[in-house]
Amino acid sequence: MASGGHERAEERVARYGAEHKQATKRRILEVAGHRFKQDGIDGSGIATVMKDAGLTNGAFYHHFSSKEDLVANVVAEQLREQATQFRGRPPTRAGVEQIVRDYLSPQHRDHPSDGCPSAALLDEIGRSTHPVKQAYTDGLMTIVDDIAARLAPHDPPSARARTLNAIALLVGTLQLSRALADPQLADDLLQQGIRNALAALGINEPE
Amino acid sequence: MASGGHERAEERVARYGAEHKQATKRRILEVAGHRFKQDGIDGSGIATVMKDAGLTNGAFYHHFSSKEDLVANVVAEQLREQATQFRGRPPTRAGVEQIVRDYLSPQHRDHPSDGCPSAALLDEIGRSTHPVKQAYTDGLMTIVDDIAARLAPHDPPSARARTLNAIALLVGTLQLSRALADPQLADDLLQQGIRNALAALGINEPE
DNA sequence: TGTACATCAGTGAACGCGCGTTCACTGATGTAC
DNA sequence: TGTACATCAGTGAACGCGCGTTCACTGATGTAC
Repeated sequence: MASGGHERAEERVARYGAEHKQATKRRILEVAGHRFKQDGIDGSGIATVMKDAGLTNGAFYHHFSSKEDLVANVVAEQLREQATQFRGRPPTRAGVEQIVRDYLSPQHRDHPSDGCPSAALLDEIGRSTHPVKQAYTDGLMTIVDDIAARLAPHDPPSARARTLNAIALLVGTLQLSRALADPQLADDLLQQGIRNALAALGINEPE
Repeated sequence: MASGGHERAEERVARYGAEHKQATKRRILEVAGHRFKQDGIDGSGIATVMKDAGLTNGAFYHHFSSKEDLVANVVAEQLREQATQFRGRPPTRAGVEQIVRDYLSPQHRDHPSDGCPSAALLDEIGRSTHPVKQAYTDGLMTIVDDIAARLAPHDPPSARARTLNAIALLVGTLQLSRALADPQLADDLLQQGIRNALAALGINEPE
């Protein structure tokens, strides 16, 4: 009994809760995503994020090696969630059109913490270190490939450049709408943005 | 002699240097603009900005009532400078086309501190207080009106919406290009962005 | 099954540091006469 | 023109505070036997 069989090092898996730690890490990533999108990355402290997660600051370093490590993981996770969300739409041009309309809605503009990570964080990501940019690039390209495949099922590569530029338009338009002090102007910009984005994607043309 | 004539309060103008204080304030606005665009607003401290200006932190509050006051003034000043710069271009469609090409150049992407304030600060401005958004809105609309007047000299209003959306596209594309870790992808995005922006502005069509 | 031990997620205080802001003070300048 | 005074841009130390990070410790859990 004492000298039982399975002693291989590989089999010694996580003690103390098994899946518990993973769940905590996911929770931290989730609340940090909301916090970053609301107050910015520089504007969000570790202690605040941990409090949001129902923990104290000290536990943070059992899950991430530094704030930068957290940021890279949050960016990756946020884009994964966005990809999942987009995959829930019908895989048609009409599905893409609905994505555009939701993206440029006043609802989305007025609730950044539940919204697109690119719109909320893009210029902070541009000032970040390589690992953060790499996480962003990888996550974004997954989404771009997904959307391109819907737009041109038989020739996705040609649709990638179009899609990336449409994303730039969506992101820029939403950010601009958030920064304008005049509500009428901000609303008009979203409306016109929808038309432009659909045109840029080649929607409304015959398939 | 003692009871000399000009005692009206209005005539008591600045003592101690006259134009000196204005020049210092302009210098602070200038270095703060560079600093903000390089490190972000949240990422830039008062003491650092003042040191850049060749002063110590204490003098700051002789020029601005708070950091927020500085931010609003910097945003306004940055957009004024950008408007002046655009006015230096030929007032033709070709002039607008050159603005687009310079805007989406690798040079501009790689030197944010000398570049467009919108691209560097837009999502921080979106999180700012009303006075900052107001300064941004006022400054941006001046530029939009200028450009619209070039594009459609006989019907500027119709060109305003088009121009605002083109700006959203330019800003989003530059930010995205700054955030991508893959240089090839970042360059391609700029190239394609130029074509899209010109099309959005109705350039390359017969006038 | 019961007991002894090792593990480790989480606690909460503390580290040095930079933040935005305040303040007593300096000293060059402009003004009064 | 010369002297006394008021002004005020700028200095630099200090305020309380939150930052990212470290660390000694706790105590619930899993494992060994």
